[in-house]
Amino acid sequence: MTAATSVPADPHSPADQHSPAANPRRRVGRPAAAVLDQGGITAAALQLIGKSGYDGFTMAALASTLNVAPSALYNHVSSKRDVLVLVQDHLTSFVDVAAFETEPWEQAVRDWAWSYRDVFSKHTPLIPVIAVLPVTDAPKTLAMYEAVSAGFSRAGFPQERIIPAIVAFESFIFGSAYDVTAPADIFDSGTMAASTPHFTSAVQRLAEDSHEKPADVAFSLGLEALLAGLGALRAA
Amino acid sequence: MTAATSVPADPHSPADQHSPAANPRRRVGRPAAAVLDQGGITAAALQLIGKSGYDGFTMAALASTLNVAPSALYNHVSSKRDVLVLVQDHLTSFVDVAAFETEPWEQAVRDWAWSYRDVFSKHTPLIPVIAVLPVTDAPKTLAMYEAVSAGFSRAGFPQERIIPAIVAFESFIFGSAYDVTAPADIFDSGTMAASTPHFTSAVQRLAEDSHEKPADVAFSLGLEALLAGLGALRAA
DNA sequence: TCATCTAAATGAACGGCATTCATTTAGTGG
DNA sequence: CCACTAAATGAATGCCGTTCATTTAGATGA
Repeated sequence: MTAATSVPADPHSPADQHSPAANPRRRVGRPAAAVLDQGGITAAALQLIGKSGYDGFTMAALASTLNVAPSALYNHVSSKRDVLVLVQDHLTSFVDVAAFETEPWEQAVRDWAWSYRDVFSKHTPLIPVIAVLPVTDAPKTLAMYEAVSAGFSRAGFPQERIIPAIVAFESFIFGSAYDVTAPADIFDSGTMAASTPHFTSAVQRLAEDSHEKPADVAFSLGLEALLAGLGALRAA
Repeated sequence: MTAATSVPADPHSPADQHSPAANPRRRVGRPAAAVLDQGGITAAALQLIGKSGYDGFTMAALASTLNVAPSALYNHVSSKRDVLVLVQDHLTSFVDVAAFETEPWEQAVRDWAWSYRDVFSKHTPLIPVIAVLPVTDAPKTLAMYEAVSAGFSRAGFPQERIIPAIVAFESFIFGSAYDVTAPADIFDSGTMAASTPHFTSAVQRLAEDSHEKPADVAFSLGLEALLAGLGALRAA
């Protein structure tokens, strides 16, 4: 009995973690067998979220996935929010920043923004966490910022505008991630249609003319506007 | 029974009433005399949130504010989420759309966007609710969309671009509302500073050069870019 | 070898939460 | 005056995250 095989192992997970540890007693003895660790918890959490969504994501369910008692998790993580932070940081490594090395600024930002939105539109409950999380707590997220900052710097942005510009893009991306999850009929004005003629006709016109997904149309529109407007800040 | 769908009966209320004041209260069981209604619940909820924040906002606390048992609320509201929807819709009436009647498009959007962000930056837990809420369920929100759509239409926007453009602005506004609540040291890279030179220097440069609040700098930058880019969609 | 140290796992709590339901209450309309 | 019904009650339900005293079992050092 006793787990043994139950640990996800997670073969391709580099143990790049620096054990933060919630407990005092830092004197290192390195005794026990390690049935659980942050990497395994993160992987299991991600899998559980994928299967059951954020409603089904409870500490009890997560523990059960790992064949462990719920309280055991608290030896490796100090709260549920901690787990969400781990998941968030892991997901951020799926955001594509590669183009900053190979493409001109505009195309690089475009690639980055679309992939960023796509990743987190499936994880909107994390957005309130990310938006307020100190970068120190999320190394992979910090790495993303470094790659993006470097790209902006190389593209000729004045230093003091780099962070505000990135934040502006990010704000737009987070808001747009929510938009992806909105129901198709969100703008159906129903019985109030008569009293909202301008809005109702605009909604109808969009539905008639457009074949793409409304969230993609809006995202593309806003992103291109930001690219043009913020791109103009670059030094000549 | 069980009215799974929406709010119950509401026999003789003109729907748009905002009864502000609390009601006469008695101590013991008081059934039929209309102690509670949606307007009163909304007002009490708003006040409670102002005093205790969203953490302290529980159905029990709300009921206690109204001198009523928690279960009594469910005669007027079908879930906590329903209360949040009522609050959200009420807050939306504080968003300023007046400028669409008096100012040129660009200035009107500016006023609208800043006030929209300011209102909801104090209520970020509502953002996941709004972003996904059918407009039918929120009459005042619908009214806001009508005013904004009319302004865009009058300004010469092609019909099929009006909704995407508004959604793009809104996405940016919601994301920026979160940004307002971020801690001041969110970008402090701490011990990792050495490995993130571009990012770290950009953060430092911003802190040195800017006297304004970082969230306002980013919002202004992004908003002006959107105004320029999307404004160009207008017919000549 | 064995006593000891300690990280990690356990299971039984705990308090808080939204929500349900049978019951009671008191106005209203017939 | 009575029957009906909207509205309030409070006890109960089930789920949740989290805590804690206790146990388990590798590793360490004698």
